[in-house]
Amino acid sequence: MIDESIPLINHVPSFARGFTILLVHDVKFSRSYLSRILELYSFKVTATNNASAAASMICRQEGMFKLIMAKADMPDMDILSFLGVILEKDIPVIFINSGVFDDVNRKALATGLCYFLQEPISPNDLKYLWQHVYHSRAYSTKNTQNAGSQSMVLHAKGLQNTQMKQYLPCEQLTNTQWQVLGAKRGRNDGDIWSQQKGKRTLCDYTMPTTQCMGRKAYGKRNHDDYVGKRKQKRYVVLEKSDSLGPAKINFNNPNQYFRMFESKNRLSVWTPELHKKFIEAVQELGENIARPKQILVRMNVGEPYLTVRQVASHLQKYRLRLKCEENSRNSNLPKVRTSLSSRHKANSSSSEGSTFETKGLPAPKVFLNVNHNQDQIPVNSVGMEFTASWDSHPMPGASVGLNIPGTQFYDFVKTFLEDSDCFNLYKYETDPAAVDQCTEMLRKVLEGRGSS
DNA sequence: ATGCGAATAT
DNA sequence: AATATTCGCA
Repeated sequence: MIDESIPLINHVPSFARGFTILLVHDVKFSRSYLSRILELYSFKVTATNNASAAASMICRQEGMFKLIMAKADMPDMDILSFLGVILEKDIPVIFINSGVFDDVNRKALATGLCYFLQEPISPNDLKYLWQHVYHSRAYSTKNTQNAGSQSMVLHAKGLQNTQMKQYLPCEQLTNTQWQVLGAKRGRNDGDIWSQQKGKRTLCDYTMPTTQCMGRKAYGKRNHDDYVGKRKQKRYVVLEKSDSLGPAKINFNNPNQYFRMFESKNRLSVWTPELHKKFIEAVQELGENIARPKQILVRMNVGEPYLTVRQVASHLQKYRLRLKCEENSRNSNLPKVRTSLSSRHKANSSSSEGSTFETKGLPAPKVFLNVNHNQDQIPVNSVGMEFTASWDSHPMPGASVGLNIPGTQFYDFVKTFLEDSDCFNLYKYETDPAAVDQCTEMLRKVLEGRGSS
């Protein structure tokens, strides 16, 4: 498929060659990598890492792009808003999904107006991409007042009103509104592709009878666990390394590309820095009375990056570790002595009443590498490991066989990486700043015209 | 990471 | 009293 003797371009009928494609992806490598493949198919690629910028380009430059490929999970705008904008222009869209296929994606797909492609993407996956330029929609027969018919389409497919209001004609959006659109996003549910892992296809998936909905009928309590609105998918920055996040990834090894997708749960949140802050916060507050919410506040890390829930979970493991250590020190006393279940007692008096004989309490199945192996696994004083997931081993499932040296796909990636020109050259890379400038100008113009 | 029940807060 | 949040456990 990547055989030089059969150039990729040969898969594209002559009339479809040279089509323009807008590529929106926040990971530099993917942007570069996909651009390269698309170019080999003869397409002209404009790439950007900024969904809002992309949206404004789409609005401004009618007919500029024949096709849009956009990462589904962009940090600065949610997929439904993005889709709404594109629908205005009747351009075929293919979303690139790199994580779990979640509910929001499902909704987007259910509109029947876009397709999905699962990363990692092989050159072969794009062989028939050109067919999408045939795409044309019922309401694209111009005369229909498209705002109306479009709403009907979306509505019929079950999009909610709260989302509907985001589907403004883009001309009406001010810059600030663009920002607002960034609000995201629902939950992750099962991966519909999990059963046939490794098969990445243009998805012809039909709406499932959502089991996920069945669950939450119970109490009406606005429980922390299912306030979808507030839950935000963590966005892991791969490209820049700041005080928190992981160091930047060097793509000097093709495996890196596959590793980006190997685990559903992306990179580990608990970097050493974060864990350190966590520990400090806990100790300031008092080992036994520290509560997740307060810890999070003390840590001084913005919500989007770390949720109370995550802190709570971390705290739980942390305490479990402590318990284990203590148990192993005085190995004949299996008595448990952590923060007791009743929080209000914690500061007032010691919990007398019943000193629980652990009714079966955790025979610590957690490995306790206090004395040995300490040099193999990074541990802190409490023994919590914070190995980042990309350091870990071969990938299970996800795209079996693709990451094997000797495979065409693998070789392609390898070649691609070795060719620094490929990787560093973005012939049509959009400068987000420039686009933002345009957007700003546009906004001023619109404001001037609209208000008076 | 989350579903769930219990303790707390408003 | 009723509902919303926060927590801890599994």
